[in-house]
Amino acid sequence: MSTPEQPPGAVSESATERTLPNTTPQATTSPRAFGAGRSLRPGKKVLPEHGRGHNRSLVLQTLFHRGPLSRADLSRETGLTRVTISDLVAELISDGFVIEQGLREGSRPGKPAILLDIDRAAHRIVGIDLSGPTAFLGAVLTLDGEIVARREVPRPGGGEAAATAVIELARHLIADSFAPVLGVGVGTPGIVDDRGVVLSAPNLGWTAFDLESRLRKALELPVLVANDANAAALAEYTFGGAEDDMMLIKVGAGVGSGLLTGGQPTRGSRFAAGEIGHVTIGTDGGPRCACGKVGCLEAWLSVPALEARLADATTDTDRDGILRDAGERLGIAVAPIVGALDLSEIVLSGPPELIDGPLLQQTADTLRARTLAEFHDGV
Amino acid sequence: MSTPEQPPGAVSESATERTLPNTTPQATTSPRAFGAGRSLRPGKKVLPEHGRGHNRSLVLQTLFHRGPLSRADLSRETGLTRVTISDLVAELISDGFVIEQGLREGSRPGKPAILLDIDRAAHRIVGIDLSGPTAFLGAVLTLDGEIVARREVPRPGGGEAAATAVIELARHLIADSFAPVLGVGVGTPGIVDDRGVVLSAPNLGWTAFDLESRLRKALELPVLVANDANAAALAEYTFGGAEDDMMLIKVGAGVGSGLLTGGQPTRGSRFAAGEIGHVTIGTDGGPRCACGKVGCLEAWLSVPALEARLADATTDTDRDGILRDAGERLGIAVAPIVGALDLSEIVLSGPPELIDGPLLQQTADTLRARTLAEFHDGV
DNA sequence: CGGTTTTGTAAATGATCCGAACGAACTGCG
DNA sequence: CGCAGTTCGTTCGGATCATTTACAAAACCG
Repeated sequence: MSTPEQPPGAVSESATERTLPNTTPQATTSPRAFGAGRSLRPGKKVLPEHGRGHNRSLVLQTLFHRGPLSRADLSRETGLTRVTISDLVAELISDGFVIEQGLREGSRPGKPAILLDIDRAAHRIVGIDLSGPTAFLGAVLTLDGEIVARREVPRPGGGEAAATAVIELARHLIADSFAPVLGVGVGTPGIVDDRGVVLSAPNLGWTAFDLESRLRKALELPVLVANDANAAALAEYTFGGAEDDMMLIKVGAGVGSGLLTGGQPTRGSRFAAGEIGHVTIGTDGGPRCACGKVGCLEAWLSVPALEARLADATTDTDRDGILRDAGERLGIAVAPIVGALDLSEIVLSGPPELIDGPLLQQTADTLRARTLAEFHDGV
Repeated sequence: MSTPEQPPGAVSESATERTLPNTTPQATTSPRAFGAGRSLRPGKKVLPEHGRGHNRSLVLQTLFHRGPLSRADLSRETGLTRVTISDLVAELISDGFVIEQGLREGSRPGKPAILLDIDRAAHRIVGIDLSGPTAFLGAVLTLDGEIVARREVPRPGGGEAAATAVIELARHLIADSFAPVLGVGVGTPGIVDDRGVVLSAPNLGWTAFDLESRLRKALELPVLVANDANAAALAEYTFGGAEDDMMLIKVGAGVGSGLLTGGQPTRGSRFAAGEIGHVTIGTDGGPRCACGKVGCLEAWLSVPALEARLADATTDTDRDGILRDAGERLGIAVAPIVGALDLSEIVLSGPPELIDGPLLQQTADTLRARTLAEFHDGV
């Protein structure tokens, strides 16, 4: 399933503070007219306290990825002074995010180090996936991304009913949790802006619906709403150890994708990045699509389309052919993207009985044939 | 005459401290917070002085884009206090980057504002383009991007000769400038990493060649080396007023492109983002390419390939057909990219007699037919 | 047992930004 | 004219943050 987990830490910070340092700290002072590759549009101011928050996060990230460390280790790892680390750590401990784990084993000269780690058991995150065809899925997760409880509700009709169903589901999940819930992450199909407003989600009957603040008010918790594929890509990056430049392609009722470039999610000019379902593929026609065009990727590759075509298949060879065909189309569609973005990893997500096997194989082959690149691949 | 002149204001001050932006334009890894969909890999620490630098840049950017402003205007625009703005502006004035332009005209209540602007005449930038087929082009630019001097050298052989030619060209351009040169920007074909090392540029015979630091040492000026298409995209964004999510496609000896997502250049996992020349297009074969594959974009669209095919054309209708064909191929290649990244603008760059006209028209038509998007287009 | 190394904390220093208050300069109205 | 109201820029004191310097605690080594 696609788990729209959110990374730990961020959720904690005083809820409303979405304005974590959004702009890269401009290293230099030049007017940058020819620009060292940074945005030139005026960004946001940076105050010292933002820097503080950033460094706090940095400590958490380092602990999260590099396992238990001492304060001195953290100092070396982050470049900050031991003093500063001590200060930050004290803060994090008093906030309940970090715990001391006793002295380090092993015999070395010098005072033994006190190991620190994120208190992984102390907090929970609730993740909800609205992209399923028949049900809304939800789960309670540890900070490691481990699932400790599941729950689902049948997919309700549209609009308002869907919203209340999500809230109900979230409430139940929060009640299921034995530890404080830091925040709620929701992955929804459709187009979502960066403030969690669902601009358009035909399947759920939402347009310009501010799901995020609706949930935030109802649950009184930090909430993050994002596109399902983007959320999945981010999850894969966070917990799956994916690379900095990757693409996650989600095959379901439609075809969507989430993109990470340089470790950053891509949102696109109208928050529609990743919506590759209705791009025409190939030059030789193809099946007609619901959108009116011919040869859309979605018409080749979505689960309903595949199943319809597989229903006609009698032999295993036919089956394989159809899947191979779909895989090839996907490869054709993705090849220019891989080339243009120099992606190092493509992740396919969807029903394994369809995706895994000939389809995946053919996609990988097509990609290799059509680009100069080598790359990893996964499901 | 290779002596780098110094900014006027600062020369007198014995302290050479901050006069020129120091040589650390490291393409930041954007150390992002733990959350809200940002990078999770441990980044870099942030010190207060970095924040200061950022705010300095912010002031300059705001002035750069929004024209002459008063301190109070800047305060409102940036969100920083008037006090802080005053402080920053004082610094910038003493560094010679900003000047006071006298009182604001017009009758309003209150003390009249003192207008500030970037001292656009006081500094120059040198830009060099190594991608030409027969010559290295160079120019001296104002901060507005206006060209005040040009110069070129015939393209030398390979390797070392090319490097010295670039240095010579830069030296001459610096000598041509009547104002202090802030820095040198170089756009080169090939793959360039974020520190200005040319990883591979077959045309110039460079592999893993650290052009940037070579130039920096020779010229004693800040230098920035980047891929030609990326540099062009950034220039278009900065001076051409392009949108935040755009792609610039450069048609020349090969086909390259530069990508901006969210106002940030994309570098890709191996610094090869934008290298779309050798992606296979279509399912119906096509011309053979130098790389060994069939139907590469470059085989359809590069200037040599186009000219070879046009040479066979006898009638104007033939000509148009060939160009239309190339345009269609480009559209096919770019459509998935536009869809996946939700780009709002595509810029085509190349010889106008080839690009402008049927080719551009057909590209735009194909794109419109193959994506859901509307978008702007330009040459 | 003293010397060395490593860890973590305390105190003083310097950078950065903000809020409050103030003087300056202009408009507008009686 | 005189005075209130407005806007601009600056001065001053205070809060936050990370640093340097110094030091105590706790291990090892010879």
